[in-house]
Amino acid sequence: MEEMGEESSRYPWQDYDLGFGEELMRELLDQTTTAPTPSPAAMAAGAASADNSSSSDKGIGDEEEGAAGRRESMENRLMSTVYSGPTLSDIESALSFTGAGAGDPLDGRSKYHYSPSSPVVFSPEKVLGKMENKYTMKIKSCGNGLADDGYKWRKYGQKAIKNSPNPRSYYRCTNPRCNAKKQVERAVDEPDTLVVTYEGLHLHYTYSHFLQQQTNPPPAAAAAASSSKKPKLHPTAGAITVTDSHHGSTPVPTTSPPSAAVVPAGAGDSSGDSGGNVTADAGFLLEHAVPNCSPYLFDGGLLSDAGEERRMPSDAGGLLEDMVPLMVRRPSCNSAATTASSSTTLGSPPAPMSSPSPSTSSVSWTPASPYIDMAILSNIF
DNA sequence: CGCATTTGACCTGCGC
DNA sequence: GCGCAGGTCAAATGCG
Repeated sequence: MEEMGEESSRYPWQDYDLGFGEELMRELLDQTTTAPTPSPAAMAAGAASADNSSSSDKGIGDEEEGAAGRRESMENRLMSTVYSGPTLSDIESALSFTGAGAGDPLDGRSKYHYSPSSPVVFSPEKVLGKMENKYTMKIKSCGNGLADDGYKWRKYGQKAIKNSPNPRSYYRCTNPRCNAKKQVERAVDEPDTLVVTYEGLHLHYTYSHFLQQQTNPPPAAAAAASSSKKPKLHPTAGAITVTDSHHGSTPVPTTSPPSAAVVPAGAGDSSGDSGGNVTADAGFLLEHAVPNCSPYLFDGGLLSDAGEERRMPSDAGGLLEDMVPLMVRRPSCNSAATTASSSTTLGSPPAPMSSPSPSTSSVSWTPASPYIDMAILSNIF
């Protein structure tokens, strides 16, 4: 198992040295304008639009709104730079499938439209089975050959790969209702570089987030976090409050029993999620994260429809985990530089990178903190 | 004892 | 249809 980063009793950002480089930060600040909070779809395309935003995009309006807008925009841009995983666009697209069309998702792109107010039924075996959402990261190895991405993985296989001296390891998220997977192998040409391919989306926070929540819970999450018990989780350093100003990483229900047709609860008008910061708020998640995932309503218990266990609040280990990671973290090693590329074959525009072919963005972190999070930015700006 | 890892077997998709 | 390669399963094993 991967080991978590160094322990820290402080919030990471307290002494966080943004390793993005002054140049990038200055650029971001310079170019960030009073643009209103982008729509989720716009956020999803943030990576592409990042370079297009300029100070001439919008006139200067209200001073406070401008400051908030600047910050959000900057955060969004930064997130776009850092995060190349599945975005809200991917997720919305995934949710938009009704499963009625068996054809090429791309062909049927226009006819699938998710409306939060109208019931949508999608069949996981049809939809999720078709959903391929992979993104690959190259991570500098930190000696132990492992990289912490905030999730807890269980290795389920290893395979020698042809033309590669290094075996590929297969990991699956330990959350029983999360089908996220990843493959880890060493780069052939760069022995100290790990090539990590993620597949699927998590529907839960990183574990370390909750540990932090429990030690220093924000009001919105305190009650919920107190009921989340995961004693065997890594006592990770300095998880930080999740501040979601990035709507590009909203959860998608990736976990459903194969036979379950997931029927929306009718809850969830996602039209209002264009607001600013969203903390770890179950309400948000209920309304915005899992409109189609009613069998897994986070009402304090987990209900599985396949006769599986129903977990009550006292055993809510999976409760809060059924939320989404809104955190972008660096691997738990020093001077980890990552590059990421993603390919999405959903019936949606390629979200993180809007270019048809996988593009690459890179960012480097400094050793001060194992995490980078929008909350950091919130505290800085 | 429970959980994670290892590893050989099995399954599946694809190219020929 | 066959063989190959990648991906997954599951029993055995190790570890705390």
